[in-house]
Amino acid sequence: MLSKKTKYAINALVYLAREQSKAPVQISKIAESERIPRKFLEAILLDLRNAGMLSSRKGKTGGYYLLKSPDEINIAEVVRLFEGAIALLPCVAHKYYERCEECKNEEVCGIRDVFADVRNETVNMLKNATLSNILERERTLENDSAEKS
Amino acid sequence: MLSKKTKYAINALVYLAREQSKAPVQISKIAESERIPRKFLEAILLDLRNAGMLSSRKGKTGGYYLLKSPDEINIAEVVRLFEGAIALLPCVAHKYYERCEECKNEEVCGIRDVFADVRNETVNMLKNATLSNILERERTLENDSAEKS
DNA sequence: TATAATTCCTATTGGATTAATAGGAATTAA
DNA sequence: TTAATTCCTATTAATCCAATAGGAATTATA
Repeated sequence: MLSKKTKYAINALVYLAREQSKAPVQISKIAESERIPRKFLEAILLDLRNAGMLSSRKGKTGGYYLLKSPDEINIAEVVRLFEGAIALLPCVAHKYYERCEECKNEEVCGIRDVFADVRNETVNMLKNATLSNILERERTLENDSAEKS
Repeated sequence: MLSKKTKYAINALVYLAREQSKAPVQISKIAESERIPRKFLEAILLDLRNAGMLSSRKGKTGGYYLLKSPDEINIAEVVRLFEGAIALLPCVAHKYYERCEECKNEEVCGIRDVFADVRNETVNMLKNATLSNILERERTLENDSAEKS
């Protein structure tokens, strides 16, 4: 399961992508709209800023805005930032690789082989899930549900 | 990431599948071979037994053995038993479904749509990963590494 | 029947992580 | 100068993780 922090981060990013405004959006506006505890969101946005996805303006009329374009920010990056590895086992992670201490021979481990496949597939899907892609999905879902009624 | 408990459980199950012996295997033998803390493994095997994957014999010459056949036990079951949902968001879990409290409209959520795809693909792969399949993968990996040298 | 070896069961523990909250410093527009 | 904002550090309560402790119950066998 993703932590709330990660979920909140994704929601905040999608919100900013949806806004499309050049003007910075205030933390409290995002917090209210996305139902995220204000102070918690503050810390999350700071992390996203330090990671180069967002930028901010301080002081009165300050706030946050996307630094990269919505098709350059993907969910894989965001998950890695807050959760660490995407892989389910450390021995199949790329960026956060670590040997399993209890493992006898990594090269011929069938368990590792399974979770390597899972990792590759997941990373692929999450890399394709850019903010633009998510907005597109939303539009499709909205059309589908409109048709149905 | 999977917890150590889940990893240990999978290792113990694969070990028992590899053994193929009808006679029960003692906890301490599995613990030693798979490098799992003995007492911790005890609790894990109990859980696997209560879940119907293993059975045990008590007393002297007691131990654990597979109750189901190795192609009837898959990793999806094991992960669900120890981790709960396989899904990365509660709102796309099947067995452990829960609404995301902060979500405004689940039906048209693009984020949910992404993680539903990830869940489906992961569950598929983990269901296909039976103990038999894992042993088969091991054999393939061993052949590959033998050829190379 | 006594004994040794095993599983079964409950409780406890230290440490890490999660999800927040608190308070105030720094910055900036008006 | 003031009001509104972001920035930054510290703290907290609750939960979960990984493991350990101790002994009861069970069973083969000498």
